[in-house]
Amino acid sequence: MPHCHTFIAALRQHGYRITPQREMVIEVIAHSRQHMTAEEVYAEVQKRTHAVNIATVYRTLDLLVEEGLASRADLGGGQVVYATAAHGPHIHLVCRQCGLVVDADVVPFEPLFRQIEAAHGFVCSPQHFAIYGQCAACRAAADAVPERG
Amino acid sequence: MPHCHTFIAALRQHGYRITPQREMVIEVIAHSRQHMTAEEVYAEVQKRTHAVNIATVYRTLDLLVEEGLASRADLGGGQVVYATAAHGPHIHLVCRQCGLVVDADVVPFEPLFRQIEAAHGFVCSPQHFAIYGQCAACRAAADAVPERG
DNA sequence: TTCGTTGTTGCAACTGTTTGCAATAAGAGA
DNA sequence: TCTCTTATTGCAAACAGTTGCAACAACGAA
Ligand SMILES: [Mn+2]
Ligand SMILES: [Mn+2]
Ligand SMILES: [Zn+2]
Ligand SMILES: [Zn+2]
Repeated sequence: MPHCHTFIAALRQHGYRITPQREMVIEVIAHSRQHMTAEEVYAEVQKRTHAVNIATVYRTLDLLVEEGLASRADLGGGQVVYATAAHGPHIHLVCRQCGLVVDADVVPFEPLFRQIEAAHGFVCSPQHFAIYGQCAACRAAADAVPERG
Repeated sequence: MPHCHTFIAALRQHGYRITPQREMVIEVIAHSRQHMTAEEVYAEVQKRTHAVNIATVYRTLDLLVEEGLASRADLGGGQVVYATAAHGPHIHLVCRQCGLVVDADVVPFEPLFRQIEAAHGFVCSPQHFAIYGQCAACRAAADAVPERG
């Protein structure tokens, strides 16, 4: 698992300046094991110092994604979550009812991606993609209260 | 292919009132063969009459989706497109470079969805989901201009 | 240590979308 | 046809995210 100074060194090596604001954002996202929305990162940063603007949080997260140090996953419905590169490629199963996000293996999909490439010339780069549906809990709840109570 | 009056009849049957605004939105989306964003629907409606507010366009599209008369597909990056139910279930291949959207068959994915259901208890309902990547044209362009000129 | 370049930030304006609310009008019933 | 109920609308405010720009500050050079 890469630590804060790894990210900072990588940015510096690419000619970016290391500011306290960038350090704070990196600190937060590097110490989180889960995905985080930009707002969540911002809230966490605010707990430590108010000297970081929300626009800077967005810009820093974008920078990390561009530099390959973090991943951006669009979960639909405006939900965009970020994670460090340590959080490897996988699929997101998003429950439309409760919003739960379950990580799933991407490997079984790979033959299909190659099939799509052969058929359409389209190269899939699905490090993080979302499939919508209904989670086990919501399904159970729905089954327990069928159409006519 | 269901026509305007089919949608209108369906709404009326469900107790919704038929307003000129709703008729205009239905008219536009029913006569379009492709996906449309809400803004595109609004622009098309404006060509005929200025008597429809953008908020009403959003609300009408939401209503059509809720009633199963239209589908909403989140293509990521804030792009949300609508189409009538005539535009059946399929996958969207979204080019990250040029934004091109290619429709692809969803059928080959279905065994994997059942596999996910078995492993996670998660029921996939992927009538419309998006896979990001690079389209054939953008790939060709990138190949023509390799790393060093 | 100081200076200067220029990459980075905060701010405020702006985008696309949603929402509360009072005014309006669809459509059922008299 | 007219009336009444209430679903629907337009509007303006609220919302998350983006962007232009002037002020600021990181950091290499002197
Ligand atoms: Mn994940
Ligand atoms: Mn489609
Ligand atoms: Zn759920
Ligand atoms: Zn392309």
